[in-house]
Amino acid sequence: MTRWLNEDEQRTWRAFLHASRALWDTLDRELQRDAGMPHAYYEILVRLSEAPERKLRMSDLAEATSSSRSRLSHAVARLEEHGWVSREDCPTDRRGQLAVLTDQGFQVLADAAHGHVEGVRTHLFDQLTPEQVVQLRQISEAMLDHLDPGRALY
Amino acid sequence: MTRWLNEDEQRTWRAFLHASRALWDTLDRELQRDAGMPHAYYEILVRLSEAPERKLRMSDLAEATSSSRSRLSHAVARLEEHGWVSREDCPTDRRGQLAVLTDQGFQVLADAAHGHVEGVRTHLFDQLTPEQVVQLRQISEAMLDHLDPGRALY
DNA sequence: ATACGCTTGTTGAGCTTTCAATCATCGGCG
DNA sequence: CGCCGATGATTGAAAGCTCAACAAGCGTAT
Repeated sequence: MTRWLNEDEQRTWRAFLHASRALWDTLDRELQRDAGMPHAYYEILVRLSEAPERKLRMSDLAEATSSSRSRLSHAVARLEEHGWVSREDCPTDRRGQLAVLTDQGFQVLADAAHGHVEGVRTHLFDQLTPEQVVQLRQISEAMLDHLDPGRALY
Repeated sequence: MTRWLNEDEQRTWRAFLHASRALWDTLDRELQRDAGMPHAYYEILVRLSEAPERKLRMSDLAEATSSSRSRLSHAVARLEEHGWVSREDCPTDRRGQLAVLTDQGFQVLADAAHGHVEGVRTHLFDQLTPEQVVQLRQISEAMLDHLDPGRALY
């Protein structure tokens, strides 16, 4: 027996659908316009830039960006064509590959970051009260606890 | 001068990113597995099923599903191949096209709906307190007011 | 050692989305 | 009427994603 959504839940669900899609699309389009890359690629560069020596194993990078391995492989291949990332063999595991952020990649990221952060602020944080920001985090964490319980927190 | 995110905002933003992507991916995969279509297509069928005579102008359908016209054209073409939707000329505007939900499309939707609603409940509503559900709606509406001010509410 | 199952990462095909270009029609205005 | 900018919808190509299949290396047990 299906537990259908009542009127209120329906509206909440649709509001969430539209809002998160609108936010996503907006940021993605801004990033594409200003930095020439989709948000998924931007995230890869961000994670690499934070890693020691700016390099990460492919599988760790996949997890950090909540991406499938296949998606990441394709993405890194393309980032490599741009000269923003390069690959190295992993010294401790001959199966492994390390993705390394190049200097050029770092520069592209640095240039893109300003505009993107401004976008996140303008389109999200500036629209919410401080209480709502806290609430959003708690809600997101509740969802994550259920959907992806064992994840690294940061 | 860029207004960077502080530690707390950073964590909130990343939690939101991961959570909404995880939710999205999960529902999308479930729908693909159980109904053989991505969520975007499911949404098209839903909107058509709610419209008078189960038909809508392409442009209205695009707006309702927050889709570009191009995307919708491609999507409807594919839904038409499946026999779930058909097209009619618009009687009042010779440029217009109506997308119409077929009986078969309605049946496919009806079959898919049970599982999908259950998914939305399991992965979202069941994880939140009643207060959080209210909060999520208010947050989503605040985002929408900013990103898509003139939209239809339902 | 060898055999086994498991993990890592890549690949190619097929599908969806995006973007820009295109075509037809509408509606107003001279 | 005839022109013209705006609107409705489609198209094709390029880009990204998913899925299943694969190859190679790991670790353990025998």
